[in-house]
Amino acid sequence: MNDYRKAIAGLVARESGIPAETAEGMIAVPPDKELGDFSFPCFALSKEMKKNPAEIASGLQQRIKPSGIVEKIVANGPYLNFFLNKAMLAEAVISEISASKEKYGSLNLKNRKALIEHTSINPNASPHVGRARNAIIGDSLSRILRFHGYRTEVHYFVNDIGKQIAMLVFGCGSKRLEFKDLLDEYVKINAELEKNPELEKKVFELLKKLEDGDKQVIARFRRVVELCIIGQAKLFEELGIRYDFFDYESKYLWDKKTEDVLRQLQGTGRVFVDADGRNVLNLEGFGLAMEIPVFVLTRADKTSLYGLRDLAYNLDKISRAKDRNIVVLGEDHKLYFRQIESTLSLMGLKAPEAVHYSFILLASGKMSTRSGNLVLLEEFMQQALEKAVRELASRGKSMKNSRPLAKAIGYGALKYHIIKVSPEKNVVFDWEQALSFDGESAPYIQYAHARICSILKKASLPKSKKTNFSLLGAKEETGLASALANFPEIAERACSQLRPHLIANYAYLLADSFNRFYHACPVLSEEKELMNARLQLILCVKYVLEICLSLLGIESPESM
RNA sequence: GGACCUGUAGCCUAGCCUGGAUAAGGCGACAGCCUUCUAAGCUGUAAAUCCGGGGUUCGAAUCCCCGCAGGUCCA
Repeated sequence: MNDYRKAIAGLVARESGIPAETAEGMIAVPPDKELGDFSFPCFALSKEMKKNPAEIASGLQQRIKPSGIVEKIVANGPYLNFFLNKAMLAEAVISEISASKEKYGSLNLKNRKALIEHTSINPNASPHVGRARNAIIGDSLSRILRFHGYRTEVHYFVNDIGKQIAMLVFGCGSKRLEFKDLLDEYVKINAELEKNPELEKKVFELLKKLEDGDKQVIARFRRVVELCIIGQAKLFEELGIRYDFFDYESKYLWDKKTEDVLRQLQGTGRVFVDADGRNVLNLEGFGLAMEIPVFVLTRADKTSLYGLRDLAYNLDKISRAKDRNIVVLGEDHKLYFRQIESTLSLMGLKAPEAVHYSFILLASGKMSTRSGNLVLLEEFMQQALEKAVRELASRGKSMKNSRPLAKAIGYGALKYHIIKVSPEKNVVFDWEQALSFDGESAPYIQYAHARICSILKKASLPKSKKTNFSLLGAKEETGLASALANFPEIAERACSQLRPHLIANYAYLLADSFNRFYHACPVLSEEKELMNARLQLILCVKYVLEICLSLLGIESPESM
C-alpha cells in the first residue's frame, strides 16, 4: 500500500509543484471506500495559492492523468480522490502472498540479533492474570521479532534473593510442598508477619545467611525458587510461551561484576556515600521525577542492592543483544527503569527499549498476591478451557480427541483478550468479557480460518493456470484484497513500535472482511474461472490469518 | 506536593504518535437470515456533550495550556 501512496504522491507532486515527500505526507485514506482508495486534501495548497480548495482539486483532476494502477481520479469538494484498479491490486497482492507465503509482510532482515526479557515474576507463587499480561505481550513481541528475521533470545530474570522470597522460604520451613501450595504459604506468612512484626528479623537473618553464603540456607532458597520457577515455566509452556534463558539474580550476588560496575560509576565522580553510609549515584540532570534524583547502589556494608545487580545484569544483556534489546515491565517500574537508563547512559551504554503495560484490576479493587485478592492465570486457563470444551460439545464435536482443539480455542481466547488492548490501558478483569468467544475474539478469527480450510479441502487448486483477477470485482472481494495489502505496514509498525495489539486488531479486521466475503461470494459453486480466482484470494487470506495468529502465539486449527 | 499513563454510546475497545470528509468496531438490546462452502457467522435498527474548560488552526477525538476523575511511581 505504501508503494501506491508513493506513486500517487508522485503524480500530485508533478502537477502541483510541491515536493514529492511533502505530498506523500499529505496523502490520506478517505473515511469510506466508496470515496476512493486515497485522497489528497487541498486545504494546505489553498492557503498558499489563495484559491478555493475545491477549485484546486478540480484543477488538479483535469491535469493529472490516471495511469498504471491509478484507474480514476475524482475531485470531491476540496478532496482529490484516487481510485486504484481493483484487478491490478488483487493480482499484485495475491501474487506477492503466493510467492512469499508465511513470510508475507516480513522485513526479511539478515544477521540481526535481538534479546527480550519478559515475565520476570517474583518466584513466590502461581502468577495472576496481571503478571500474565507481561508474558503474553513479551511472547508476542519475541514472535514478531523472529518473524522479521531477528535471531531472538528470550530471557527471564529470576529475582531469587529478595525479601519476598526470603519470607516464603521462612514460611515454608522444612515442609514438603508442591507448586500449588506456595500461594497459600505466601499469603499465610504475609499475614503472620503483619500480626507479628518481630518475625521480620528472622526473615532478614535468613537473607543475611544467604548472602553470607551459608550452604544450607542457599539450598533452602534454591529448593523453593526451583519449585516455583518450574511450576511457572510449566504453566507458561502450556500456553506456548517459552524462555531460552532463566537468569538468576543470585548469580550477581557474589559476582565481581557488581564491583566493576560500582568502580566504573565511581569514575564518573557522581557516586557519594550518603548519611546512612550507602553508595549512592547522583542522577541530577536526567529529568527524573524525584525530589533528590539518586540511585542507591549498595547498603552501608557495601554489599550490592537490587539496582546494582540489575545493572550488572543489563551489561550482560547488552553484550548479547546486538540490534534490539527489549524489556517488558509493568508501569510501576517506569521511574526505576529511567534510573537504570540514566545510569547506563553515564556508562556510555544504551538502555533496553522498555515496553510498559498497565495493571489488570478487579472490580473489587487492585489485585494482590499478598492479600489473595486475585484471579490466577491457572484459573483463567481452566475456565477458558472448560468453556471451549462445552462449546465444542454443543457443536457435536467428540470429547475424546477434542482436547488439543479446546486448548487452541480456549487459550487463544485468553491470550487475545489480553493482547488486543493497548498496553498502556488499565483493564478491569471481567469473566464474561474475558471468556467471550464471539465478536472481537480469537475464536472469531480462528473460525474464519477454519472456514477457509474447509473450502480449500473440498476444492482442488488448478496447477499453474492463469488466473483472471479482473473477475474479483465485488466490493467484498476488493475489500479483502486491500485488507491483505495493508498487512506489511501493520507488521512493520508492530515491530518498530513494539505494539502487538496492532496485529490483534488487524487480524480481526481481516477475519471480519473475510466473513462478509464468505456470505456474499460463494466459491465452490461458481464456474471454474471465478472459483479459481476466489480460491487464490482465500488461500492468501488463510496465509495472512495464520501469520497474524502465530505472531500472537495463537494456534490456527483447520476445523472447529 | 511532584512526574507519567488513561478517560470515546448501557458496558468494553480502535482511532491520538503523523490534525482532514457524516467518530469506527465488539458485547448487550431490538428486528431479520441456516434444504446453498461450518450460524463461534451474516444483514439491519436504536444508542456518543470523543471527561470539562480554554487556546492553536481553514479544520481538533487527535496538537498546546488549565482543571476533574481513575491507575502508577516519587517525596
